[in-house]
Amino acid sequence: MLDLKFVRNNPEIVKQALKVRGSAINLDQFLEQEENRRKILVNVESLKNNRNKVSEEVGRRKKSGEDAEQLVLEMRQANQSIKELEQQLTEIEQSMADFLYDIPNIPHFSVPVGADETENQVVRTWGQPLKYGFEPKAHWEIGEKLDILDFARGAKVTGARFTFYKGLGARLERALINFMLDTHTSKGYTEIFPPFMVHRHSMVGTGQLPKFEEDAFKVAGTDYFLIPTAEVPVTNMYREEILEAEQLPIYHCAYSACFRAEAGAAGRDTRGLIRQHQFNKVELVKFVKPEDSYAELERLTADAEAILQALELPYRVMALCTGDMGFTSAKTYDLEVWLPSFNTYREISSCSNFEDFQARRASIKFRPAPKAKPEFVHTLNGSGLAVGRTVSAILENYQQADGSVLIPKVLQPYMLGLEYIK
RNA sequence: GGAGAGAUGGCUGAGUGGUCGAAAGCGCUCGACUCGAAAUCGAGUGACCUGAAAGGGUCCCAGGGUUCGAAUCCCUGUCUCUCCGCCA
Repeated sequence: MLDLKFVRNNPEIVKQALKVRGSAINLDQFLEQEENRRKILVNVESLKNNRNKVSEEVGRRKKSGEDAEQLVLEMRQANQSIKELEQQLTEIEQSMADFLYDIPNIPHFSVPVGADETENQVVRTWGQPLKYGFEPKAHWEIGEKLDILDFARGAKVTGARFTFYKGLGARLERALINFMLDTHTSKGYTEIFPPFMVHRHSMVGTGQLPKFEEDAFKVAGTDYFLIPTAEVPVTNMYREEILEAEQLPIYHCAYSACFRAEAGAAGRDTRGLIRQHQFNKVELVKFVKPEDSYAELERLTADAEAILQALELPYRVMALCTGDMGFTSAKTYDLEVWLPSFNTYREISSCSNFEDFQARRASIKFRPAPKAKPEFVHTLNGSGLAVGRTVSAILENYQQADGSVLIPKVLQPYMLGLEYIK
């Protein structure tokens, strides 16, 4: 959410931001409402001021036995006007809030301007795709052949986009989660194990709601949502809090299952682990001072990259362009891992600086100095990494001619010391 | 799931219709005293909105209601605690 005052004072900046994002939102109507709101507010407040004074006078007179009937009658009248104006105010504020919640974040000046993912920019590449002396298989073929992934039974038991991991497959998933958490905690991230369901306010806080409700799974008969990412519970841990400056920066990492309805993705990535309704992810979340957030974004991205490097998986870093960036983000780097069967790079992590966009929605503040006025923190997060996609990448990149899969060195201690899955 | 109790400022906790954004204590900040510290004494110490400012408005879990006036009365919800039941 943008700051109302900022929008009011900088309409041109906001309009430009909407334009480069390809948003059709019209700001002018909103600005008129804001004018109107303030007029009514001033009016209501002066009426209330009067009421407060008169009420005091009534109290005084009653105490001293004087007659106050006339004043009481006057106030009864005045209350009618107050009620009507407040009614108007509530309506305008509701409408403005709805609007404000739907305005995307303003892209950082360093974000490349572009219409869609074809205009994202390659920032750097790491590693070389291997040359195979055979036709590389897709991870779902490898996984089924090794009897470590069972897509058919996942579909039978639950439905499309649900999968059973089995034997060393299940072990590999768990090994990756542990390896990632161990790596991140050794670098100063505090491990969090969050709730996998959150209420509506938390979803609004991080920006999944109200605009994208069709992407989420809602638990019937409750107001709970299955989390689409640990970002939601972990960022909301500090909602409606004022942190002390010395508490910052806060670095958290969290494993969670993630649940996504994938509305609008029908027919895309229907095979394999790439696009599931439920998948595992280790998430990195940071709460930092505003002046540090862009340096922190670089470091967070590097921390996510470190996992890919340790696993020796070729990847590249993309700076998302204005048209492809998420609603809440001011700047995003995607990490894309090489997938031989796709003969291309696919997203495996997304690292973003939200500046104060989420902090404002969730009201997460800090006090820059003792007694100073609280300010919003900046929040960041990134996948470190999406586990299912990492399994896909390992199966494909480490596949051998005989159908077995070499286990990356750093994972072998987590995999009973085995060298191969066969 | 059943029964009961409760929710007030950073914390403890008073306040049951009027000048209460809210006593007192603790904590914290600043000052005095001190070579320095402790102790002591003094002053200060919430958030949000509006306004150029002065000022004004709102907030005592949340949302409604009663009233000229609500932290205080009424209704609904949420959460916490205790006991019982059930369960991993």
